[in-house]
Parts: sequence; structure tokens; C-alpha cells
Amino acid sequence: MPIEQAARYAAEDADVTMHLHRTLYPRIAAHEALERIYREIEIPVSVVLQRMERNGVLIDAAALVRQSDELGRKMLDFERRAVEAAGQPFNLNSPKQLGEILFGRLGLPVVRKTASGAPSTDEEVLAKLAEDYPLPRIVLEWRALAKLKSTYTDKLPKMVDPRSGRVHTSYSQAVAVTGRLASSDPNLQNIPVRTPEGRRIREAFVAPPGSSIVSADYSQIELRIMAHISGDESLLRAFEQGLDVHRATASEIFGIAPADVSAEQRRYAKVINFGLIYGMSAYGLAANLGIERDAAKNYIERYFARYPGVARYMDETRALARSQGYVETVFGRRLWLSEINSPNGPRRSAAERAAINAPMQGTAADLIKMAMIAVQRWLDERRMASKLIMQVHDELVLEVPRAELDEVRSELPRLMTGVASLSVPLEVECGVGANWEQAH
DNA sequence: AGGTTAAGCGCG
DNA sequence: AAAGCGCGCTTAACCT
Repeated sequence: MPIEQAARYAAEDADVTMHLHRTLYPRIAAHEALERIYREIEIPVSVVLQRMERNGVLIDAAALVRQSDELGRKMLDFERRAVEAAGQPFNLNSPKQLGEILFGRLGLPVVRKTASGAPSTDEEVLAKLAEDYPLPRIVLEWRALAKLKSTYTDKLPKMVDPRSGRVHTSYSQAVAVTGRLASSDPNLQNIPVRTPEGRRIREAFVAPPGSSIVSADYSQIELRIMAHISGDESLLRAFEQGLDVHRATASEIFGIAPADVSAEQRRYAKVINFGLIYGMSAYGLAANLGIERDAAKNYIERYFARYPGVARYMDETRALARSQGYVETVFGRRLWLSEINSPNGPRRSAAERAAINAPMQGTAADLIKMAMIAVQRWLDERRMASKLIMQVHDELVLEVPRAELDEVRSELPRLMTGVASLSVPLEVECGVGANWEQAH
């Protein structure tokens, strides 16, 4: 691009930005809480984000390339078995072709249809069909590998910047309506963790020689925020006493001593605790736990009987969202809900769920942004060489030279827990390793 | 050739 | 009618 043209674009960018500022800033400044979030959080964190992007993350590209090769070989084996079960070759990556094989050629029952009316072949459907037929299981296994290979092990090595030898994500500060960040090109906020094969990818997120990866994440931050906002006595007490909150919830809804809670009961309670943060219904809980809707309804009723403060929070939040058209985080960040009074039932319900979730998700976002500012300020004041390299919603990841390791390990959790004083303590789990996987 | 949408799935 | 919030990325299929 000619320099004159580049200059024109740059000038236009600056001009448009200035016009936006002159129009939008007065609307922020009209509200004290919003002005503070802008001045004390968003502007300072923008500088931190820029530095994190520029720092980048060191990737063991060769290790990922080897994993790609391994995944590819395993996929070929599943492909061979899939074609054998199907009786003809087809593209396993095409839901349309897969549907024709499963529900046409092989005559399997259609479990559910997609929005556009085609028979669904998603994970839940295939898992159900896998109880009775071989092909769905093969496709599920293949898909898991294909996802890892195409999205991560093939792509990340290609994203390494030759100038720095590192991967540089881009953080969007004004995309997520709740105040969260978003990461793209590449997205470093959805690196696999839930399966062993996935975790291997995290092993390729490494520290350079002489340094370590340090990972610090807030423990159950959204549930703690729910306790704070709702003021529910039982939930507050559980966190104050440092209890295992899922066990405590199981104890409450099953009416038994914490010590007598079984693994399955704890799992149920965990699903309920998370589901509530998202405004889940009895229908959703039943589907999730594989139980009858009546049983799910019963659990939810018992939950609300034991945590009446949470029930009150849900009702009050819906009512507030309806009357003012927005909800707020603890620090006053607003999420507008244009469909909260929609005559369309499903749309209105979706807006109500978003209203219930946003104060928790958004407050967590506020807190970790404050932590990022505090951590960066501390590193700067001490002239430290440690670097913030990633943020994953409730987790901060740093690259720390050996000489600073002890100091960072002891101070990082203090900085993160100290950003605000809610009516429950904040807790941070901090780990160290040669790579991201080991740091957990 | 390039853009868009649908389906599916990775994370917190 | 939908049924759990918030994101981004890949591929296939379709469209211009």
C-alpha cells in the first residue's frame, strides 16, 4: 500500500475514533459507576491487553506437528472402520452425507432434527444411537480427533509469528455483552483441557529455558458472586467456612450429612449449581442428568427451599430486568436486554436467562480485569521480567523467570484475591510448570 | 474466487 | 415454541 494511502486510512481511523468518543463518552460520564468502570478498568486494562498480545506465547510447534501426524493416523483407522460399517465411502465431516448414511441407507431412527429440519447428527444424538449401532460410535471417536487436529494441532504451528517465534492472539475488549474478553486469531481461550488427548495440546504451551509457566485461577468465582449478590445465608456460610460447595449443596438437597454424600450425589449438586448460574430449567436439568423431568423439578424445588436467597435473587433479577431493561454487575456495568419484554415467549425467556447470568459472568469479568491491572502494575513497579501472557476468563497465565518464581507464586494469589472485598472470600489456585498443562 | 450460513464443538 | 449463559473456529454447502 502506498504511504499516502496508508496515512489517509490512519487519519480517518483517528478521526472516526474521536467522533465516537465525543458522542459516546458523555453518555458514559452521565453515570458515575459507568464512568468509573471506563476510567478505572477499561482504559487501564486496554494497555495490559496490548502488552499481553505483544508478549505472545511460546509454542512447541514441533510437538504439535507430531501430534497432528498421530491424530491423522488414528483418524485413518476410524475412517476405514466407518466406511466398512456404512458399506460405502463418504465424507465423515459432512453432517449431510452422514445423515444420508445413518438415516437413509442404514435406516437408523431420527432422534431429533436441526433448526432447518435435517436429521441431527450432533454428539448427543450419536451417543444415543451408539447404544444400539456401531457406526455412530466410530464417527464420535473420529470427530473428537478431527476437532483437535483441524482446530489446534494443525493450526497453531502455522500461527507462530516468525519475527518473535511466538503466537500472538488478539483480545477483543468490546465484543462480549457481559464484559468478558474474547480471544481470536488464534483463540487461546478454548484450548482443550477436558480429555487426555486434548491436554497434550496444552503441553505444547511452554516456557522458554530458565522460565516457568505460572497459572492462577479463581476458584468457583461465579458461585461466590452469586452468594455475594443474593446474600443467601447458607451459600455465604458454605464459602466462609471454606467448604466443598458442591458437597454442601448435595448435603442440603438430599438432607444428609456432608460426609455421607456419594460421588453421584455430589455430581448432581454440581450440575445444579452450574445450571442455576445459567438459568437452567427442569427440562434442561433432566436432560443433563438423564433423569425424569419430575425428578429434576423436585431437585430444583429442594434447592430453592434450602437456598431461599438464591430464589429471591432470581425473581428480583427478572423483575428488575423487565422494569429497567438492563441488569448490572456488582460494579455497575450494564447489560441491556432488548427482548426482555418481547411478546415472543421463547425470546423473552432467553432474555431472562441472560439477565440471571450476566451479573455473575460480568462481575467475574470485572474482577479479573482489575486483577490484570493490579498484577501488571506490580510487575512494573518491581521492574520484574515476568510477563502476563494469557487470560482465560477466570485464569491468568504468566511466564516467570526462575529468579522471580518464589515472589510471583506468593504475591500473584494475594493480588488476585485482593482486588475487591465481597461478602465471601475470593480464592485463587496457583500452579507452576514447564508448560501450561503442568502448571495445573 | 470469495462471502455467508448451518452444523458442530472447543473453552470458561 | 423452546428448553443453559458467554464466546470463536472449522468444514461443508450454498450463494453471488
